[in-house]
Amino acid sequence: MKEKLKKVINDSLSKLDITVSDIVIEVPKDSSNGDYSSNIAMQLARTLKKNPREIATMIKDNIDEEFITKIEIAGPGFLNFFVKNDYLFDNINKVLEQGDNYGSSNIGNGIKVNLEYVSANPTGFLHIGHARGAAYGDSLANIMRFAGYDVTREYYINDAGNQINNLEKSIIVRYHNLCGIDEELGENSYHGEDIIEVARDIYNEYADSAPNDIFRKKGVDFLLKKIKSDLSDFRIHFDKWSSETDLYKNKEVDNVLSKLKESGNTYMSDNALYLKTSLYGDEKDRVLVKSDHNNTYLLPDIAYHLNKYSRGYDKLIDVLGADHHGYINRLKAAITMMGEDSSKLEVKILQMVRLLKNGEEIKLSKRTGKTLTLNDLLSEVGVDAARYFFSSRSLDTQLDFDMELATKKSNENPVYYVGYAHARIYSILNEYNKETSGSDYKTLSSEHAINLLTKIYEFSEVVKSSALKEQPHLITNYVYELAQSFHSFYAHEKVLTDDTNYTSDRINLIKATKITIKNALKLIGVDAPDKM
RNA sequence: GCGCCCGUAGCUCAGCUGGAUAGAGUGUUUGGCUACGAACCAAAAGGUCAGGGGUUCGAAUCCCUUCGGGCGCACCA
Repeated sequence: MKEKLKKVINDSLSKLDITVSDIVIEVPKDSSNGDYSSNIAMQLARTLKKNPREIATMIKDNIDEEFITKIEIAGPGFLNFFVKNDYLFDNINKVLEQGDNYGSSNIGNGIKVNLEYVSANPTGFLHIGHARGAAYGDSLANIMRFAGYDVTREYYINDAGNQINNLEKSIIVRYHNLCGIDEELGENSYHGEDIIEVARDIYNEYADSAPNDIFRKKGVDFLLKKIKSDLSDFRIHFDKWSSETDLYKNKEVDNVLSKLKESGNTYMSDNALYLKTSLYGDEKDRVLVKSDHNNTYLLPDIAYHLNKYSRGYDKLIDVLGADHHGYINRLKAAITMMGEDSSKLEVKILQMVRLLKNGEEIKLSKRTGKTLTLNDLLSEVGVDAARYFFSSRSLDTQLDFDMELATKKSNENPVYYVGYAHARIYSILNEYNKETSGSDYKTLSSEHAINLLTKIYEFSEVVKSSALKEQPHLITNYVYELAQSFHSFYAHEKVLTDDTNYTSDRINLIKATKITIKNALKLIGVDAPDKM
């Protein structure tokens, strides 16, 4: 409809010999300001040096369309359009035909996107911060796929490097403790319960005679398995798991290192090998190989990103925590040095989750072992409430998660409001249990019915802008509003009556509502319940 | 000190590429089940959009600045 109105306005303008690059059509908050509205006259006022209301009148006088019932000029020069409701009625049939696909589109045009998220090191269980990234990444992948992008979901496993050495040491100490040997954890060790669980697992298998060389692998395997199962419980599944160790095995790290050296962008200083990332926007040069001959995290990560580039994606998205934002410039600099287009890489930064208990902050730290694990979160509030909570907020605000509130108020989570709408519809349809007859939907004329129809109609647009802006929370906000429109409609009009036509129109309307709610919730990984 | 993010109702958050009277939830107050699910509906109250400048027909939104909070600023990852 917006496109249709744009064309109408454009046609009118061309009769006036005016050309405009883009016309903005909005849906006014207040329906007395029309079904659709355009500010085009105000925008043209400056270039045309005319009163905006005058321009609006000229545009209006050149429009004569059957589907537009009325055009009003309001305020400083808004053009307010009132249109016939037929397109809303047609849309009901469209929803019923398309079913699970209603809302999908092809604006992504098959663009190949690699979306990397979570990628937590296998040095502990997933915690609440990972949950936010996981919910975001998975929802975004769903939404972009629904909008016609070709998305690969990927997890990068840092199973090499220093943190794995620390993991190994930590497990050994915990294992020794289980064997009755008194030993303290080192400074860089992981102090969490999760490490004790790993040690116990090993102890159960080998008693006190575990070979020295198994701790590393056992630890990574155990934790990775746990990560995968936690993610699966959170309804998150990846298409590809990439491993840092493989990058070493396949010589990709070595290759990148020699190419960087050849490019002349490296130099030795204090026995360490530096990369001149400051040439490409980084604040200073970075170490690739430390003086003890170990690599920094950066080197294999460059190799990893080049590996992704080589797989032919049009766009790479990394979802990282706020504590990694300083990392972006050096990575992009390195990618540029390797001859790739770093603008293809987009890094999404998610702000921290603060964990509160009774209003007091609990500092999260993997080192001290103080965390709220994803597992705990799910057993406390459930998958649906957790997914909905994280998906309802934009990435760039840090958010507070109060444990007490979250559990106490789980019944007040808006997810139940939306689910309740779905369950109510299911219940009515169950009661009705007949086929509907064809109709022109003319009985759907009340304010509440039209509001609901309009909301359903908006879904496709919301999916599109959610995909383009890479903001899943738009879907969450939308589905809440949709449920609100339904509840309001429900409270004011009875669906099941003796009037066949009237009932049939409403049955189809609520069927369409149900489909739309379900499709929207599916995008953010939330189940639409039939009963609750 | 430098860089990134943020500051909107008591609390938790929305607010679309600048638009009309700044919105929800929660909390407070008040109505509504002899109608398909009251986990709902309807209404009231609650705001100097952190402060100050600027840009313009028009600013919560864009620019500058001050204050306040978070996160970075490793030969950690």
